[in-house]
Amino acid sequence: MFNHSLETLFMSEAEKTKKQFVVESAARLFRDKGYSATSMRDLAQAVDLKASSLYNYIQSKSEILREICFANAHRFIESMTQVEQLSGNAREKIEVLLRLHIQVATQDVTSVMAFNDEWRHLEEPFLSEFVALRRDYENRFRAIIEQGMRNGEFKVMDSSIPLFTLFSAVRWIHDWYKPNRSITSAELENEVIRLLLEGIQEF
Amino acid sequence: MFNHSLETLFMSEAEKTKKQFVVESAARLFRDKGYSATSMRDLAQAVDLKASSLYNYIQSKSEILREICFANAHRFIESMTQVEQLSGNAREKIEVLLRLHIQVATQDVTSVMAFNDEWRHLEEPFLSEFVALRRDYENRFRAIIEQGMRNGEFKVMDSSIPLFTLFSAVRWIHDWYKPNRSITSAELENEVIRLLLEGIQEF
DNA sequence: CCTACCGATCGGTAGG
DNA sequence: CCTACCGATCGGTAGG
Repeated sequence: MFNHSLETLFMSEAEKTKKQFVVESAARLFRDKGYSATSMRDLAQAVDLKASSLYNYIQSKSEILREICFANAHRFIESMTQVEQLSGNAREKIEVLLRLHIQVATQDVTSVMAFNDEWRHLEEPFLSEFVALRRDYENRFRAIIEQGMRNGEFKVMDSSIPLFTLFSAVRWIHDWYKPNRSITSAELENEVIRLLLEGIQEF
Repeated sequence: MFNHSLETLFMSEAEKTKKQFVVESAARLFRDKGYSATSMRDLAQAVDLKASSLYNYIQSKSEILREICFANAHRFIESMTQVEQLSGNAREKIEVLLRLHIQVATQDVTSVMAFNDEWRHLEEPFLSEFVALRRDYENRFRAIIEQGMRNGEFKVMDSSIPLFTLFSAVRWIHDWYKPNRSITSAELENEVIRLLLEGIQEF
């Protein structure tokens, strides 16, 4: 299991804050250029340090990616656990999960990057561990979809299709959304949900 | 404007075939590991050559990416030109375009990779040129959506939402689809189209 | 937190 | 199509 690296336990509050700053700056670079194309010199420049000084806060480039990926995997899985306990029907559960995906995309650069794009650069054994967490999340999402199909709430089809279509359908938001857009994040959320649940067609 | 590099004009048919093999192998590696994480030594190994020998077929790593990206941009734009000349309504045009996106995702590794993920590693001035082509395609797709909204065919909303949601919604297919899956590519196409046009909800 | 520096690997070339 | 090799850059360390 993943847990916070040992040395984090021995860091002062100020050092933890600085570490967070380094990790978040890295996330932004990984999103913009990709993990492999981001050098430690790029990151150092972004946080106004020399490359060697980064290693006072982090152990390695791969550790940064690892922390981002697993923090987000755990966040999504915790949300899933809460959603599973809701009393609502499948449609309501899917709506809550989609709203979570959209909110996180508009608010946190690390989330979509970690969950969609850069996790493949994790090294073993972390890659396998991450893939297992991701698969767990997918399977639980799929179970809700299949429940909705049996209920007659959802159209019946191969469950992989709505599963991956819904996941992917919100992927553009984290690239596109900026807080100064004419649309608020709440409006965006409502319209994307409506589009996915009811389709683009007007009846 | 992009055109085939000069030396391609002086290559024999066999050399062109080999070049195509190199480029397609590169596309597969770029899709699997990303452009930056793919070394010319990786590519050489994939085509059973030494790294230096690759340069008999291609000029540089960046040239490979450039050819893949622009070949696909032009293909999508040509299809758009054909679709615009159809007599159908907006819904039919969008359906044709979505079917194109899905078909290409199940049949050609280069397409989605180029159009979604790795084009950002293009160098100037090609990056700007590619972005302009992509924007042209988006704008023409958007025009069809807006026509459909005015017609009453589509739900009325900020046109960026259906535009990018539809683009993204088919992105998972090229990672997921393998010809030996239980679902045929035609079935997949029909179900994805139905989901996006009519929504996941059963009425 | 920096200067100085390491071995490894990168894309690519010379010459045959 | 290969061997041999180049300068640049990579992630990271030693020592202060």
